[in-house]
Amino acid sequence: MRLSRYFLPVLKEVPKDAEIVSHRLMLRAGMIRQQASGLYAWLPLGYKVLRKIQNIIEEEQDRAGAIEMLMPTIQSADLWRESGRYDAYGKEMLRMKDRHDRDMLFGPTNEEVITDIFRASVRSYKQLPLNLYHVQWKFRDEIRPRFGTMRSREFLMKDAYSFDMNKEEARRSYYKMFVSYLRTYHRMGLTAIPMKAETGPIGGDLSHEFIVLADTGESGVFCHADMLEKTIPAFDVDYDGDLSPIVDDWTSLYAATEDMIDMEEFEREVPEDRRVAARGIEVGQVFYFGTKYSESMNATVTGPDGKEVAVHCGSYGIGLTRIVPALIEAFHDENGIIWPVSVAPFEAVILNLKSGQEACDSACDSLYEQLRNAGIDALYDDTGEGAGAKFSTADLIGIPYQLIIGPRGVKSGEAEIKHRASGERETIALDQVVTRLKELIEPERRDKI
RNA sequence: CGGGGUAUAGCUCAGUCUGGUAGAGCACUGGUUUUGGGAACCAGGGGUCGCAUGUUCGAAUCCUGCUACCCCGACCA
Repeated sequence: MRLSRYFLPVLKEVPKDAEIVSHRLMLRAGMIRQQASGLYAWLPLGYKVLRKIQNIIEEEQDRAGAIEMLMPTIQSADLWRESGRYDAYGKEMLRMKDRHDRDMLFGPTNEEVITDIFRASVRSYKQLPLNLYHVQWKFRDEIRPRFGTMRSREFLMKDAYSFDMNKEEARRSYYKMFVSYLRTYHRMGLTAIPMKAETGPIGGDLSHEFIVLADTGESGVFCHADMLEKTIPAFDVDYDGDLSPIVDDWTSLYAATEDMIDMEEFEREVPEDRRVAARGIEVGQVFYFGTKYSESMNATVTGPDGKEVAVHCGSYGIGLTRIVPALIEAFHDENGIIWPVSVAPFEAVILNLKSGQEACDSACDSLYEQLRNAGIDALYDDTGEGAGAKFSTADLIGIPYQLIIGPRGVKSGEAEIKHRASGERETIALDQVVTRLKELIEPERRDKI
């Protein structure tokens, strides 16, 4: 993409209403624009990141056996009356009427809709297990939206729903999502720790929140330091096999949010020098809720014994529009964002330090063409800005590799590659740039880790 | 919803106390000179001062009402 033809409204000055670093940087890097309280437009650069995140989530959900679909944003109130949640949900649900005066709502979540779809089509235990998911916009009328897209009213969420014959089968479905989540965050470069979470009225041990540590996180969290060093299941993990050793390993060490913390237990189980007490951002939650909706909404299947049973369900959410700021909270410095390659809006940026000079232009044009052919997604700063401004913008928007092409280097047939994260630079012959860059970028795509 | 605050150019803000018809920096447009870490100079364009009412010869400024947004708290992917 040529920057001169792109839409990247970067801000030099810090917008006054942005308090936390991710919100400030998202605004300054031209990723989002607020339209109203808790409502954001995703500008091209931000949307590219969102799409990258979505792709990773979809790949990992698919690997774990979940099946993608898409449900509507607007739902009928009738389904919610059936589950009993229409009155229970309160003011957080955005309600509206259609032209026939029917009660409608903007979905804050999709248990009712998916259960309705399930019961209409699934009759036999032979069709189980089933896990259906979608990535769709949700609306929750938060009392106080804040921190940009970290807590917005409209947000993009991946929500998966599993259906099983009984609790033990449901546990297997839960484990699949648990493992899939570990991999999903890992591929984005995030260290997300599963922590015991509230299970609501159902009880049991089957709910975990996935937390990324960050000073600006909204929850206080407590865990064993070794949780930060654990090995992530590999891409070829056998989802049809027994996942309990992995889950047992990941749940054997103490980890809980402030809502669930039992200080005595924490201090008993974790040696003092291994105790981590920090702030964290919740980037996902997995949850088993049994027959809560299947009973109230009559979602049953016929078992092998010919008897009808209500299916056991779980739901599994990842907030995509929250992961973006979570990533920035984790990866930034005083100059701007530092994207991991796997989620970067562009993998490299060509900085033409002297646009308009023929030698520089042709070297950059040629390089840009080569990068495209090599399958590297590059931004090409071909604008007339000064060198300093180009460096600053490149640092701000956080593209992992900067290819610096100036009259000095072009004369001697050389370019400079700057690694945004480390600041390291290497000088390299112009005709070697693409080869070298591929070498650097490909392992960092993390698609087969 | 309770408490606190803000609203003036695309952005960050001054001007409001003490009423006299709107400014700065950055950004933008044209030109000249520049160009390896947010260039310089010259010349320009751009604002019904959040909305509505009232007071006044005259309101960004004073009164009243409203709206939007932000911060702290309770709630949440």
